[in-house]
Amino acid sequence: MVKPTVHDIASEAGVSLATVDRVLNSRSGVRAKTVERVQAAVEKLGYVRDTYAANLARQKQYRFAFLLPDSASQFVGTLKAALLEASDTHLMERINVKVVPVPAQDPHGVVRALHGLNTTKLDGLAIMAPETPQVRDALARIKREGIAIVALLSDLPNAARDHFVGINSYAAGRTAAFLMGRFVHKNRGKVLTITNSMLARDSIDRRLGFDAVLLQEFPHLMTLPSVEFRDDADRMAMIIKEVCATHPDLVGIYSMGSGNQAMIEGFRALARLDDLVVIAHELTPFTRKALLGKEIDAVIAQNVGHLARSALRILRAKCDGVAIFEAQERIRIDVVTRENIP
Amino acid sequence: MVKPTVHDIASEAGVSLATVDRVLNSRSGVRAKTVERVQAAVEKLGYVRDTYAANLARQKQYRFAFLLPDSASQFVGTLKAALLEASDTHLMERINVKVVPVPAQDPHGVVRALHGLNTTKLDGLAIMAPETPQVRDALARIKREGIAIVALLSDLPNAARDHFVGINSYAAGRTAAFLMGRFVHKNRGKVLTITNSMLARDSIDRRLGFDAVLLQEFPHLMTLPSVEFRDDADRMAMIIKEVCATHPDLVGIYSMGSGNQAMIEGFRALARLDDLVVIAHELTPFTRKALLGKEIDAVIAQNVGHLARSALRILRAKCDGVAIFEAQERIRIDVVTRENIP
DNA sequence: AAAATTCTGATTGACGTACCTCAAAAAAAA
DNA sequence: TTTTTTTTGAGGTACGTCAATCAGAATTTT
Repeated sequence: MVKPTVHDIASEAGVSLATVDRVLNSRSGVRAKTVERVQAAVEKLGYVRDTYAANLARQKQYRFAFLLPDSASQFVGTLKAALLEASDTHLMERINVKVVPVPAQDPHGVVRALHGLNTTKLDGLAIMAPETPQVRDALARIKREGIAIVALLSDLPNAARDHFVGINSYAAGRTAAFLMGRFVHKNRGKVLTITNSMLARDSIDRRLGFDAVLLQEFPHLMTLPSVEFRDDADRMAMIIKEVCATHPDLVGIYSMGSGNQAMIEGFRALARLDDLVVIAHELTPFTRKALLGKEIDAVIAQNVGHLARSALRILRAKCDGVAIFEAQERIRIDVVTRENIP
Repeated sequence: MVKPTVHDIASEAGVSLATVDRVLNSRSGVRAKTVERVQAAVEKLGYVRDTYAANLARQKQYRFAFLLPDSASQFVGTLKAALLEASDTHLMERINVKVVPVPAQDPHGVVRALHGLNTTKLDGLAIMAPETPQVRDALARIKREGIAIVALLSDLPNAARDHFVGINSYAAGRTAAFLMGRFVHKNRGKVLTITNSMLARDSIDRRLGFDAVLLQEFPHLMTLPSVEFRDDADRMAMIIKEVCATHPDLVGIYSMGSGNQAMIEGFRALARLDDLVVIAHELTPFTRKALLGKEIDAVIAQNVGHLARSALRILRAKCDGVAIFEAQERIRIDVVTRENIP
């Protein structure tokens, strides 16, 4: 019951090692009939190529680029750290990761960065950016040059990505709404949703999921129109002041994206945090502290370490043309309260 | 900037390859001074051994045994499935896993199973069992024979385990209490905690954590004495009937171990589920269905796939004498609601 | 200084795969 | 049939490491 090797395939198929090698690496110069014989032997013996031995022989280095927004957001920082930590580990041998920062909130910057990639020196690309037609085109070109592509965090459903690594934003929004509904004890009231920009696909999906559950399960809670923060703390403070004034019956806040710090500071200034249920996204040093300080009640998170490792594993699998172990790559929607902070 | 190999170490240290090998694999026959020279070279060049090449050369097979309770519990079943799936994957190459079932709730059975292990044909052991002096002794013996040991799910803090794989039970109990407190909307009431047996270390810890938070943060909720289920559905039904009769102000149930099915069925029979907050442990086909059916409000879970892979990785690392990538092995306390079921 | 002991070097052969060459065999075309 | 072309076989080297041997060098002991 020991693992079959190329030698076993060769004798099973009644051909030489060289022929097996030619078939396995789809090199030319083998008759169709012989190819079939070899493939039958592979099938029969259940041969799987030892990728590590193969990489050893091939001296392969995986060269991956990660396009991440160059924002001050703590989340991107923790993601970057997780990425470097993962690629340092022995688990990730032969993997070279280059982080390419792109200006946040600038679709042109993303396209420029994509065009700036030297595709001859690249095997895989992970990208975290909103989908625009230009991005789509640039990715299609890169894909054509044989580079594996995964979308990180925010999916690019219409682009030529091979895989999406991140949580289902709609379900994340639904989870936030469920917690909001269960955490608010008042009989009725208004809920404010805050995001950085409603252009991002994940913000839209979160909002949709949030509204769906609130409407259906907790009709006593009413959502106000989404407020866009746009990386501007002053704007946030102003909006918060305004909302608190117009809606004294505000009972909850759902912060869908970054900007948690500005949001918390805004409400703290008005001393409104004690009677508000606050649900935010992503575990960062700031949200962690706010959870412990009881300023945030729950955080919807995704494990950045898992995210980074998953992206690397998937890119590697795509490069090798190997199947992905789906169960390991499904990123869970974490509910973090102050009692189960990792 | 290419990865240094043993050859580089050899020339850097001015010794031969054989000597480098002797040092790296801590074989004897090298002068202390030479060892130092080699280690300095390793340090200087930042050499890390290519474990895959090493395993290739060594033709090592890791033989691991998993001692799991032979209970009808769905949880153990899903764990077993996750284990087999993980050891099938290419990620877990050269790993042989044998599952050894032990009679549940029978400390002697565990000891017998431990003595029945052929330690000459074993490299690592994962064990899920309560800690008794006999178990402790048996593990100490196995440890002395050079076998790596990890405790699964329920820690064996005083035994000779190398590592514990599972969640912090105290924190899990605290998390359950937090959710209970936030989910119950009544002004006051009683909370019932149910477990299989208060002998198990994790049940005790969960209860402690649960009580601590409830007492401190939600003093309007009162916990009743823990009820022990003891794998007996009839007993459970009877107890439930009794509790409901004596405590009409029951508002919540915390099910700390297995037996969720008997518990739910007991309350369902009395039509009490609608106005009770139910928090249970472990995601199984049953709890998943009960979540979706709104009979359970939240499940405190740990990802069994992660658990299995983590145990395998840790055993392998211990066999290799290699450091563990802690961040990857920390099992998170998952809060599962009906909106974020994985 | 000689003998005994401890270290070290040089070398070899795995492990499973990739990739290359050269010659021989088989098939196809003339 | 002969020639040309296409397939195949046999063999080698390499990747980075382990494991082993044996001879010779360095060190310590007598």
